[in-house]
Amino acid sequence: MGRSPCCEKAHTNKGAWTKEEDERLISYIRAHGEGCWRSLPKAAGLLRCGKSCRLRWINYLRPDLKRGNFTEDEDELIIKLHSLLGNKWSLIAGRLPGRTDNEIKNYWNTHIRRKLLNRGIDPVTHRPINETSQEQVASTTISFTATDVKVKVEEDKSMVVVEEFQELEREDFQIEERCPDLNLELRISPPYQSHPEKIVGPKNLCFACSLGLQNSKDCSCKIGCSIGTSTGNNNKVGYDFLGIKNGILDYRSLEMK
DNA sequence: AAGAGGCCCAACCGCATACTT
DNA sequence: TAAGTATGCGGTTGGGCCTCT
Repeated sequence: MGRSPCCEKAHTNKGAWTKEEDERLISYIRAHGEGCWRSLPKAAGLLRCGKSCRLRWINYLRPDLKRGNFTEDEDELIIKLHSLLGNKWSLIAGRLPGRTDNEIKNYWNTHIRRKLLNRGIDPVTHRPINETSQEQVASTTISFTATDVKVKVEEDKSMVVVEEFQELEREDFQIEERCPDLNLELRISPPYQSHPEKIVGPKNLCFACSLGLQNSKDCSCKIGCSIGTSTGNNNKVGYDFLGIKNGILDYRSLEMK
C-alpha cells in the first residue's frame, strides 16, 4: 500500500532548531504532555513535522536527559549489551537512564567501535578479529525482530508466543557462552514507577501465566507463582535478562516495537 | 594564519509495525 | 480484511567544530 508523507513538507522548516522553536515545543509539551506528534506542530505553532518534533524532544529537550560524557561503566555496559542485542539501540538505551538511542548509536559509531578495534575485537561479532576472519562460526544471536518475539496477550495467539519463547530459551546457553562474566543485573523491568509499592497484583508472573494460561502445561511457576493465592512466593524468581534464565519472560516489561 | 581533512552529533529519511477505520 | 494513518526505529547525512600541517 502506498504511504502518504508524514507531513506537508512544503511548509515545514528543516535543519537546526532555533531557540524559539525549542521553547515553543517545551512549553507545549509541559502543558499538554507528549504524544499526538502529528497534530502537535500545528497546535504548538511550529512549522515542523511531527516526526521532527518528537525527535527533538526525545533526543535533546527531555528534562531527564543526562548530558555529558559517557562513563567507563557506561562504555562497558553498552559493549556488553551490544554483544547481546546487536544494533537494537532503543533497547540498549532502555538500560542506560538518561541516554537516548540516537546518542548511544552515535557514541558507538564514533568511540566504541574504534575502542573495540584497538582491542582487536570485531565490533560486529564481538570476537577477536583474527578469529572472525578465520571462519564464520555458525553462531546464533538473539534477534528481536518482530517475527522472533511477538508478544500478544490475545488468547488466540498465546501458543505461538510460547513456542517462540521456547525458541529463545534454547538459545540461552549461547549467551552465557559468549559472555561468561556477564552479570549485568539485566532485569528488564516495567517502566519506572515513582511509587512502586502502589503496584497491585502479582509481581512475577511466569510467561504462561502472564498470558492468562495459568495451570497450563507451559506454566513454569506452578510452585512459585500461584496467582491469587496466599501461598505464592513471588520473590523467589527475579527478573533476569528477558527472564530467560529462569524460563520466565515478563512480556509486560519487554519494549516491543 | 589559513586551508584541508577528519570527527562528531543533531537531524533527516525510509521503512516496519501498530493502531484505527 | 484491507486500506489508511501514526509512531518508532535504525541507517545515513550534512554542517559545524577541531586538529593538523
